[in-house]
Amino acid sequence: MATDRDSVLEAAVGVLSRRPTAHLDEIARAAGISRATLHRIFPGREALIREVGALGLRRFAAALDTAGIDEGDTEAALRRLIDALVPDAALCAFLAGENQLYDDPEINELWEIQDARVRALFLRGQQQGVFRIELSAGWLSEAFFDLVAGVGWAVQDGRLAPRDSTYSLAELFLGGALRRTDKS
Amino acid sequence: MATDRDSVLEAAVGVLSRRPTAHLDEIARAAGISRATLHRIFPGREALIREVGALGLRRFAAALDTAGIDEGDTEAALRRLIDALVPDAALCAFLAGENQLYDDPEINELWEIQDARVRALFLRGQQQGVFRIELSAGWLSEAFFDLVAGVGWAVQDGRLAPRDSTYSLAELFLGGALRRTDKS
DNA sequence: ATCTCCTGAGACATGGATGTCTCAGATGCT
DNA sequence: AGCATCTGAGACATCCATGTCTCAGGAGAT
Repeated sequence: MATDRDSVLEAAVGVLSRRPTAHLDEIARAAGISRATLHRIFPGREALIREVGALGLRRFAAALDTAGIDEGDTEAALRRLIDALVPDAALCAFLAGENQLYDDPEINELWEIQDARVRALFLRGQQQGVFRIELSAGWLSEAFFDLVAGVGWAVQDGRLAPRDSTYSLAELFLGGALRRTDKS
Repeated sequence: MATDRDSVLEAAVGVLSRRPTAHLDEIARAAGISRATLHRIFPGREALIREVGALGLRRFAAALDTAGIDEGDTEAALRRLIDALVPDAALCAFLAGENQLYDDPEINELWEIQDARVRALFLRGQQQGVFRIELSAGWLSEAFFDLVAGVGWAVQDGRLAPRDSTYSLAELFLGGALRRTDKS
């Protein structure tokens, strides 16, 4: 059952995004299963971590797909991306914190692909005159992801209301990334 | 010699901010000392981590002091804070990533104090009409710290030029945090 | 009801990082 | 030179998470 695996992975994210060194015991309990069953599903800790990372990247890629970031106005595209990404902010927080993941060449390559897509979005926006050109597309991409991860942490710790998260993220980031049009 | 301890801590930050689970061996080598000497300076891993955290918070507090965040125009104050904080961005990145630190009540209290100071700065700025009031001071503080940490990571990994870091951070964050004055 | 499959609980074994110790060599001071 | 101090290298002991195994009990199917 793929659902089973994924539900365990979801629970693992909830624990690992806060405490990356959490014991398998803790993760198993959070998933509502025993350590033995956890071992039956995933060969070991390393495999579990990698699977969580892979899930995060799949969701990230899916968000880029559903947002249709290559189409139309780039500001609207970024807003769609935020909408699609915020529900998985915790997963992004995990990806941001677990630098060790990127030792795996497969994971690393997947990440590079997605990151390049985001950079391309910002570059396109800069060419459209929508995003500021004084800030490099690489930095915009980096900062955007940092803020998404920040939303994930803040929501998990109860410092930010989930309902506010999309708005807060969009307003703050777009305010800094959009060119001043002086039209309002 | 306090310098000695601090130089070891600096080296530890360089390693730990990237890989929080780095072995003591690795940290000792990065500091140019042996594992034995590392143990002579710090009783154990836990103590080392806590000292690094304490150093980070001291630097953070010092940056708030030298920036004089309670005086004058809040935008200028925030710019001064960025200037003072960016050199220690790696330390902030460590503080952001090592959630486990906040299990220590002493560390946690120190953090709360500094965070409250930053929140107060944003609140004052909102009352002055400088910062946007649609975004809560708590979120502004959170996002600000996330971006500082992001700068730390990006610079360490060579994705952002140190010379650009202050400008990139200030422009992006202030763009999103400042009220639109429509005067330029 | 019987059989099968799966799970949870617990008991180990294992491995690796950590913590402690010793000792030889280097440095620095008198 | 002689002495004290500090350091690095290595050899252990220890601890703890991980990994593996067994076994009893429950769920579901026939």
